[in-house]
Amino acid sequence: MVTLKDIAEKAGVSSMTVSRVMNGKTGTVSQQTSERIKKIAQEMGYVPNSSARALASRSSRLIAALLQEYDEERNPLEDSYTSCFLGELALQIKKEGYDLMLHYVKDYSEITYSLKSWNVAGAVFIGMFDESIRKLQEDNHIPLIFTDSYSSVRSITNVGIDDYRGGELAAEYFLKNGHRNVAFYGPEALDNGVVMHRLRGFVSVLRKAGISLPQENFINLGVKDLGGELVRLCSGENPVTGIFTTADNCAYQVYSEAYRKGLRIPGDLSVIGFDDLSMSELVTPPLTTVRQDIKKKALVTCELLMKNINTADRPAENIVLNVSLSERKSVQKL
Amino acid sequence: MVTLKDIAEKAGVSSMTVSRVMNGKTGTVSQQTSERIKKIAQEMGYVPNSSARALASRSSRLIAALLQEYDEERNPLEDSYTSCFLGELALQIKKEGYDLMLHYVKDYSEITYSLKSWNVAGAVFIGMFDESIRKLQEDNHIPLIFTDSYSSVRSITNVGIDDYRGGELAAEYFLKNGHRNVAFYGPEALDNGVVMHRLRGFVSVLRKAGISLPQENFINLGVKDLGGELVRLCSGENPVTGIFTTADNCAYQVYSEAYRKGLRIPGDLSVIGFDDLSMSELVTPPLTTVRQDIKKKALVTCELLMKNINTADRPAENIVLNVSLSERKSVQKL
DNA sequence: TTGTAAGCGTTATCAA
DNA sequence: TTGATAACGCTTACAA
Repeated sequence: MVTLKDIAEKAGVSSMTVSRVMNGKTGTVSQQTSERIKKIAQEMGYVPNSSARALASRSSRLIAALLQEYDEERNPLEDSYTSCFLGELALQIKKEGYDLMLHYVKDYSEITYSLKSWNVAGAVFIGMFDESIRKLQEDNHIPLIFTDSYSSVRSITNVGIDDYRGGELAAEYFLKNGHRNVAFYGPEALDNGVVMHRLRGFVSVLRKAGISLPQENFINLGVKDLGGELVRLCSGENPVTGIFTTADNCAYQVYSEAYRKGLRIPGDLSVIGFDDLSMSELVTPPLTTVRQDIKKKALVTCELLMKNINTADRPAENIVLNVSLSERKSVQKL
Repeated sequence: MVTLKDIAEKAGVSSMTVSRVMNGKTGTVSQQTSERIKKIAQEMGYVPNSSARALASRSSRLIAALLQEYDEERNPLEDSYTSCFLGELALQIKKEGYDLMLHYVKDYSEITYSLKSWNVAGAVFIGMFDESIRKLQEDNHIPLIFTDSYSSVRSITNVGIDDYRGGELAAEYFLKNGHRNVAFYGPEALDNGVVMHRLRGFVSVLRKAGISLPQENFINLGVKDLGGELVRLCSGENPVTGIFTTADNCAYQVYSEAYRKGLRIPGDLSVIGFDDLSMSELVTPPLTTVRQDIKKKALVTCELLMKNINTADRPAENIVLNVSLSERKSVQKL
């Protein structure tokens, strides 16, 4: 391993001088020696030791990305939204010259542990961490950026999207296409801010049009027999004609079950998703869905993170990105 | 920040004693003091400083996952195979008590840099790194696990699958179902061992059955008008009836373009994919595909990594996992 | 069973 | 513009 000292000896200077050069502290070292040292470092294949750096400077160029680990059987990155966001984030963070650590967390204690143990410069939370936010902020005095949080904690730096508006867009589009009896498919909304807001926006527009969403038109994510539920919805004297899902992933399930039951999309059932994952363009029929710009979200997240790392005491900031409707082929005009 | 010294002072012992307790060096510290120290550490919220550890011990409990970064516009984790594998790997690595660092790499120098700078204990390469393997091994004397490599370097630790057999399975299934004129869709095979082996296996079975794959039945991944190509294949006097794609992702594209062109799957064109991503069960019709067990692959990778970390000088080992055919609905019996 | 001392590679601080 | 020195928090090696 090549150290500053090795280079210093070869160059006939002190290791401090080398350190200064390696850190680009221009103006403090003469052009000449600077050039010379750079050349020697290059030749010797010098790689700075980040651990030593972190130890001495009490900070590291390291960002932690924290993902919720539900249970050990479930792979968090199998969710395309999550992996897409993480992938974009990693790209941005690399551009900023930081390294990225990936952490799955199950309970609160793991989070603080991992952040502290590596002296990370900042952290990005992907998924639901609402309950622990207050404590996290108290225990970790580094920039923490949350995403899609609807925590009641007010002083929180968050990047989210206009979920409510997304729900409205879906409902408006259904109405515009003549649908009057629609359904919703997603996880229990009560404990999930994202889902709840999407649902509320959806319902609010319907209500204004004099349409209510009866209990039996909610299908819960955990349902055993999704196909059966779809068939039930689409039959009877007042059949459902459209279903809004809280995520594209859910829409794909609907597609699959509808196919198995012989329900045509959009002929028998129209579908609107949420996210606009790349797969949504590819499914048959292409999915009409509420689009969020995941790439931009990652970019904004990273920008915010860097700002917070570089300037102390920035005020909490909650950024809400726009959504739009990607109109494709999964909704029928009635 | 709570340090060993802080605990030591409170407990009235030296920091070495605390260090021993924190590292579980049982037998070297009396039960009594051990218990007492543990309690104090707990109370004070002690978190070991990994940087200091890494520096002092010249090793870290850190694994690097390296992903190929093709260009800055392309998100490596948008590929479901990659994100799925990474996700499973992260799960396993966490179970082993290691932390995971995610690195995108464009060229060789970045790799060694990131490995050395953090003193990582081992690294997993996801994607094509064939050209740099030799140099990587020379420069980094830590366990390096490659995946899906067909490098000509013989002493390499690799976890892959039987790509050739996968190609055979696809061809056999086509033949069994009466298909005699088939096509292939994927990237240029020449520089990609994985694709090449899948293709070779495919072709070999066809050849044994007296069937050849003419040049015009190869569709290149980068083609501008995939839909047009499909239409071309499926028309004429001797139309293609089945297409084998080198990855499920490619099959999804075929689905999409076929749909746009009014080609029915499997009515007009049968499709066989490769990977068996979770989406393949959900598409319409469900995709018949060569299955690889990504979870197992990640598990084996992690096991191999740990073995290599814990015991020096293990011989190179190339593990080849089985593939199988997931028979679904995208191939028609002729 | 416990402690002392040195050192890991770097940066911060002060002095020259 | 440069250098000496003392940390940073921990582990290794050895001594008691």
